[in-house]
Amino acid sequence: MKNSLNERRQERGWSQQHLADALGVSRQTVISIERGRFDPSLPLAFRLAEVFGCRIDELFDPRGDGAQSS
Amino acid sequence: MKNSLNERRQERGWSQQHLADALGVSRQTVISIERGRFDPSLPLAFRLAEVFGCRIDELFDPRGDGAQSS
DNA sequence: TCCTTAAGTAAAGCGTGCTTGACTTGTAAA
DNA sequence: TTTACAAGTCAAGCACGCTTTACTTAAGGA
Repeated sequence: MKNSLNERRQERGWSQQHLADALGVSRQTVISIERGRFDPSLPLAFRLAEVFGCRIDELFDPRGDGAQSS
Repeated sequence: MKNSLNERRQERGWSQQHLADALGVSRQTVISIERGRFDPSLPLAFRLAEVFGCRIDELFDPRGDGAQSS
């Protein structure tokens, strides 16, 4: 799923490690989500929204990768 | 994670099967999420919000089950 | 040059999200 | 009573979220 994680993280000048620590997950997890390898769990999505001070639907775009063929 | 699925589904007079079909998942999945056995994936959370015409954070409460000890 | 930090890849392993199928219980209609 | 539907439990199995470890590449400072 497409997201604005990388953008928002860099706006704040945070490293992936810093964000991972703030979220309580590994750096690998941050990388994988940023690069769209997989979607975060719902609890993690809530923590991301909290960390970035926005709503989940502002952070993630469900149509971003979801094969809308027409 | 605590949620208002059951409440909102019954307001609309939908069976679990009807909701499951609308979401494109099995009835088991609806039951398990309603009863808090596990959290939906992020894509499924977005579909739930769409089906119920609200936002994810209106449907789910991240503090609902999250062991805040103090 | 060497060292450090940030970002990335890859792979093995564990817990959980979701599926299918079978079974139970309560309610209501035939 | 029998049939049918809604809601629930349980269990086996597959796919994905997340962890850990190890390695690579590029940029900056000593």
